[in-house]
Amino acid sequence: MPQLNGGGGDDLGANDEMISFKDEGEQEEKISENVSAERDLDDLKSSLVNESENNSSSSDSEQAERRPQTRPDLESYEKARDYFSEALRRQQDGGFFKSPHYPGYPFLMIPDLSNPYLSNGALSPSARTYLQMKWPILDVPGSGLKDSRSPTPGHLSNKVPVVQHAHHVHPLTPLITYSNEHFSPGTPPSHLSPEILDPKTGIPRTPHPSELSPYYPLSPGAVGTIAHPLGWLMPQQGQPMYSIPPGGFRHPYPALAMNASMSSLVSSRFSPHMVSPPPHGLHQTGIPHPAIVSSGIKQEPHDMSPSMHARKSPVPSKKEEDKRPHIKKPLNAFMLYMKEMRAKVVAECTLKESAAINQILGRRWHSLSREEQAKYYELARKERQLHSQLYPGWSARDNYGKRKKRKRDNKPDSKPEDFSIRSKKQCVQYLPSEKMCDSPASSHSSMLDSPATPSASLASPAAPAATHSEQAQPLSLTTKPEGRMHHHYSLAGKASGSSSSSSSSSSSSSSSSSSSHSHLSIHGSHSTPILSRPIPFASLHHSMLSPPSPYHQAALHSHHALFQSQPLSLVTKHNN
DNA sequence: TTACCTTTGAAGGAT
DNA sequence: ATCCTTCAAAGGTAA
Repeated sequence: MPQLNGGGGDDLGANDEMISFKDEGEQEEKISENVSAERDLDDLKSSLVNESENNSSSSDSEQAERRPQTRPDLESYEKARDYFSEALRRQQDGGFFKSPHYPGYPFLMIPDLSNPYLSNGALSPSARTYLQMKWPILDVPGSGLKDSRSPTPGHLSNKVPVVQHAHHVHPLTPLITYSNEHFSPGTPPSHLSPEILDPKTGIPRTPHPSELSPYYPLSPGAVGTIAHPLGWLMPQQGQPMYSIPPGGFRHPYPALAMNASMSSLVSSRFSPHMVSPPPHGLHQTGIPHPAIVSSGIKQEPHDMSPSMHARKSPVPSKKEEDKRPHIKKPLNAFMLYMKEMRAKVVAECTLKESAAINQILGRRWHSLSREEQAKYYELARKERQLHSQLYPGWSARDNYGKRKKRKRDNKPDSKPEDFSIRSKKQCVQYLPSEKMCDSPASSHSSMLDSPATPSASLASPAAPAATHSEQAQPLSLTTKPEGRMHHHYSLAGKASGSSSSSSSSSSSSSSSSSSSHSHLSIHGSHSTPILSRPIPFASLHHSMLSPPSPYHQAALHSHHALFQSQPLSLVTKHNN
């Protein structure tokens, strides 16, 4: 199991590193949030970004939120999210969320209505939010560490029935946008009424269909606003955390697979009886049990786990296959972060292009403090755990090829010179504007990460120093020896040791040689990604070589605005 | 209509 | 052990 031992944020990585990281970048970041920044942004955008963005002189993020474009459901979602974001921040500060009970890992993921892992769930897109609650279980034994740090009451232990539903009202609870009324503090919504709770355990019993959480929506239409049995997973609106495939889960969830922790997690919400395999794998209520994985899930029969096998539907017709639910990969820390922050970023800047937004988010991610990132890493870990529990036989590989062809991986190879294609990729990121500084910093995060290997993360003591230096010198970083830098157009260092030639490599060699990804960035590998950021310099060159793509431009501007309060001279560079 | 773009991280196959 | 590739989200954009 992943280390939870690392426990909370502290453990996750060297703080030092992160901190250093913050020095420059963070400040900027925060600034980004300032109105002034927004203004800058607006200005910039106005020039580049087209009108659609209606800057509306929006110095106010609020206004931005109100943008017509915002989907109704999103609005509420965003608000909630914003609120959460703030809450997060506060928590980080140590204030707000200091939950007496469960300081350790407070956030719960509140996904959208539909199951996030199932692509079919078609609800409005959405977002997840995190609630601070006791984390029931998924915690690995190690997780206890964190808890241990805090005065964790016995009831908080994994053994405890986690779920407290309505009663256990989290301060944030109200914020959750479930649908509006769920979780009103103190007074549970009708659907959450005591009746729902299991008399014996006090745990929520299987809710009535109407009560069911969107999490496990049977069908999109059904989804609605239902309180989710798994409060912690409660989605806001839109996609459920674990949506049920159109076909419904055919197989009862492999309860067997659940470990104690898991069981506590799920069972608490889904008591055994709940799990009992109803006909068709649907829940008694008629709703498929979340845990139940449809046969379709397993892309490849042979891959199926034993349990799955046993239950596998007799005839997987082609048709079924088509229908078979696509189980999505669990979101990683960054993805979780993105989900949470995207709205905010979008609100701050009028940009809507995801590519641009993502760049900003990427930067912000790096500027996060270790603790902040740690939270997400942990969440991601939990998600992975949960995912694995829910879909024991699932393999990331199962999804390969589902996304259609992954871009032009090959194209570049064929034509290295083809700037048109590559241009997009390359440039942006490293706009000088960002002050490269932060760029290198990214490395911090890398250290942090590897949730999987906390120890490693912590470890990397070596890294810290390096990181700092790296910050100072953006490029130098590349060479971090230890890190295996992996992939995507890694410009720099790399084995080839062409660190120096980052620019050149990027333009030509790297692209062709390397694989698919177009990022110019250098990624650290899993556990010890040292350089997660793209190399700035390289980008510079590139940018010169080819005009920035729309994405880039947008990103540039946005970045500029968001990350630099001051209009740096750099800008010029972008232009190049 | 579909794939691309962009980000970081995770996973798993390939070397 | 390391490298490489793909996918996860998201939504405007381009083909």
